[in-house]
Amino acid sequence: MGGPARHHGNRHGRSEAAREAVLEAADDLLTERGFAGVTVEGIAARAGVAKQTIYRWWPSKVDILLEALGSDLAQHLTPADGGTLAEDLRKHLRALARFLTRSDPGMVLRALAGQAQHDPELAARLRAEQLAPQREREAARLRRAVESGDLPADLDLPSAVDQLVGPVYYRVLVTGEPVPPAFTDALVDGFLRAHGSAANGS
Amino acid sequence: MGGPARHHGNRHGRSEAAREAVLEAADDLLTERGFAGVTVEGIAARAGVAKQTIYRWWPSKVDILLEALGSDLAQHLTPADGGTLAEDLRKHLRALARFLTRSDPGMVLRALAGQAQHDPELAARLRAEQLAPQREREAARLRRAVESGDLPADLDLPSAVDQLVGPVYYRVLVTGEPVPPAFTDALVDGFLRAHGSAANGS
Amino acid sequence: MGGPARHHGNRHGRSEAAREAVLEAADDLLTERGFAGVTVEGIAARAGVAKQTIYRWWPSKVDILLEALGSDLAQHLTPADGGTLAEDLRKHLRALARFLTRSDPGMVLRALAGQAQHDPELAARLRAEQLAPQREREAARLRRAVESGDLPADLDLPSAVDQLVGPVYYRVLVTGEPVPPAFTDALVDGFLRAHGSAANGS
Amino acid sequence: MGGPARHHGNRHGRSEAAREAVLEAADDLLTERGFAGVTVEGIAARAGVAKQTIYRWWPSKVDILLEALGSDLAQHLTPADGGTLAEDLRKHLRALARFLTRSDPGMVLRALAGQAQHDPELAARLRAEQLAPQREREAARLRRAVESGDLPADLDLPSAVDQLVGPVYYRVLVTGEPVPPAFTDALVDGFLRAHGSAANGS
DNA sequence: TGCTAAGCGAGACGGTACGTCGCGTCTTTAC
DNA sequence: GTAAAGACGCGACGTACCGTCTCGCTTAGCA
Repeated sequence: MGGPARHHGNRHGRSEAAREAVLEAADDLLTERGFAGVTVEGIAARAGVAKQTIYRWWPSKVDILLEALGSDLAQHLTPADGGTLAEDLRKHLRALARFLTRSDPGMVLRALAGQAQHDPELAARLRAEQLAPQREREAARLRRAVESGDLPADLDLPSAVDQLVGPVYYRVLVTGEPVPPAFTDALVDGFLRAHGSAANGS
Repeated sequence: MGGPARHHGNRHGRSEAAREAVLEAADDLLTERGFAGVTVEGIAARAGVAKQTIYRWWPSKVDILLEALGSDLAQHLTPADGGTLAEDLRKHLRALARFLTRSDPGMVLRALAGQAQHDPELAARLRAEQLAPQREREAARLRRAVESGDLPADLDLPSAVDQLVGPVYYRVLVTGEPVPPAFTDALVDGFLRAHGSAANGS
Repeated sequence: MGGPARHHGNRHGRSEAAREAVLEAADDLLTERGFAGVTVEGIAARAGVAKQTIYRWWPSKVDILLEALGSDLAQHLTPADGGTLAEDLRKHLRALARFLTRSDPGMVLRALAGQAQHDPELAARLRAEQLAPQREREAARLRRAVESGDLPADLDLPSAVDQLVGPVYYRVLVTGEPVPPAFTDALVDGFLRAHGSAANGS
Repeated sequence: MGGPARHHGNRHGRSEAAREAVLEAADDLLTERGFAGVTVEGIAARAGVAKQTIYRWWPSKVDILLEALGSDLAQHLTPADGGTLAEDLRKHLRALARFLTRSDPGMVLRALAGQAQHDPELAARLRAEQLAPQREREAARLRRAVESGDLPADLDLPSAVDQLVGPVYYRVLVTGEPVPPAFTDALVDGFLRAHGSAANGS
């Protein structure tokens, strides 16, 4: 009563309740049992949903995780634009490190990035839907710095983004070492020393 | 035919022929069908080996791939020490990019790095056996530069390595973009500009 | 076009068009793909009818087939009463054999008889609606023969019917052998020799 | 311990324990829940056997039931040859009626005969493996009667068998009526009156 | 010069999850 | 108030691999 009303599937299309239960179940299973513990049968059982309902809407379990990721990156990882360039970049890399190493959606992203090494199609979707927009958000902050003269006009934005975030992803995905603020701050400092104006606050 | 001759079991220990056939079959399956196509049954069938023989010597299929990787990293990715720091670093990053994106062992490494996101135990082994030694090889070249005065004495070597190779791994594992020499060269230039001596040849 | 006109639901009661389409679709599917090919979904799709419409009017797919059978038995298998007893019985058993082995409704009856072995409720309905009336039609002809003195007064009619038609059903349902006129004629001859008057035409 | 020794599958071939457990489980499920309750999953669960083990050795569940039937017909339904023809036939038809209506293997046979109406391949196998040999056993008794002069030399044996057993199967499979000794005895009497010698003892 | 014991190819076993099919129920919109 | 449409929870299907096991063969080293 009131609202879109609960239903069990009809000609309007899919059940929103089922959709949300699936996404949440997938997320829960990933955090509780890891990627290998995410099975379509397990999701169906935990979500109280029929397997066929899952297959009707998602081609595979990674598509579920992709959808579960949703707009988490945009929400958590849009660089601030309120302070000096150095301040904003330090804040962003700290947030990125925290997101990747500690948050639930960060765990989803890591699992998908891992699976993408085995699955080129997933890799393409992951990049198109999540990573490219995220890189554009990061590039945008640098672009403004270029416009304001804080960074040189001939800066190659994509490469600049890679120099900043690359080492963070590398530590998280490859070496597994912690990514403390000191590390990310030093990254920003080095970046600004290499390209930046002298005036790098701090 | 010369050599230890093929045999079907004896009391002298394991069959070297079987071991090699397994490693090669695993490698072949990975390049031909991708990680999902690497199954113990498939390896056994292609190698002409019994499943039990595989389980006798390797706990899982990723252990096979780890062993197949062998010393490929040390062979292909030991930084040169024959030129200027800039020259050696540029050469190394180019080699790293080529190894990761084009070589067969690079494909194995990427698959293992992907699987490591789902399997902490594999992650630990991969780091201990392959990645840590590799990072040490890279740190060694920088250490010599510190000793020769080309880099500042207070340089944090692990962080420095991350700044150099991190963006390369990031492109390969995450964004999937190509890693041309221009990119790696610019990486070296930025690194030297941030930390380096004035003498960064070229 | 003339007639009650096709409609998609109204308040005038059920759609005769839908009913007929369902019966015909079920019959077609049975003859084309066999009993396993008769599914509610398949009937609905072929009849251009919603599944719910089927479930509204028939409890299960066997009820559809039962209704499809309709009065086919009465039409095809009412024993004649125009000749001598021997003539009428021979004609009837020949017609029975032909109906069971060659006709479409005969195929439906065989499928239902088969399914009835797994489904006591169907068995009961099949007997009540189709088989008992059919046996009564056959008994009726014998009863007249008793009344006319062609058969002994103490004849047990049900058993007599079984002796005549039992071997025919047995061949059709169990042994699968052909049921030629010679077989049914011999059946009648034996029956009349066992119970009958001497005067058995031929 | 002595005997063929328990094993879990090896190069000798299949596990006899698994085979027997499957046959028994199928039989139990049929008697307890009916044919629809006989599922491969259910058999596997009850037998403590993997589904794949079932599919490895039996193409379908009806093959399991066919094998479960085994030599039950030969054991229970071989006509006696110790008395007069009339005595032996009466005894046999009574046994047949009891077997079909009351015994477990009789239930299996009825289920298979029912399913055979939907499955021509099963029908062929059922006839070849069970029904034809059974008919031959019955024909054999009649053949001896012919040889001893109790039945006419020109008797068509298959037809004679059909006249005797056909009505019994018909009652069991089609009308569902009981098949009391009075019915089968009358059947024998009629048969002997139609074809037989005067000497129909009892 | 056999005996013996380890490694081997072979493959059946109990399991888990896969992706598909059909069931019978439901909810909605159109007529 | 019936009809078409179709999503839903459910159960079973038949398949692919998993990791374990038992077996008989092969082959060296020891008695």
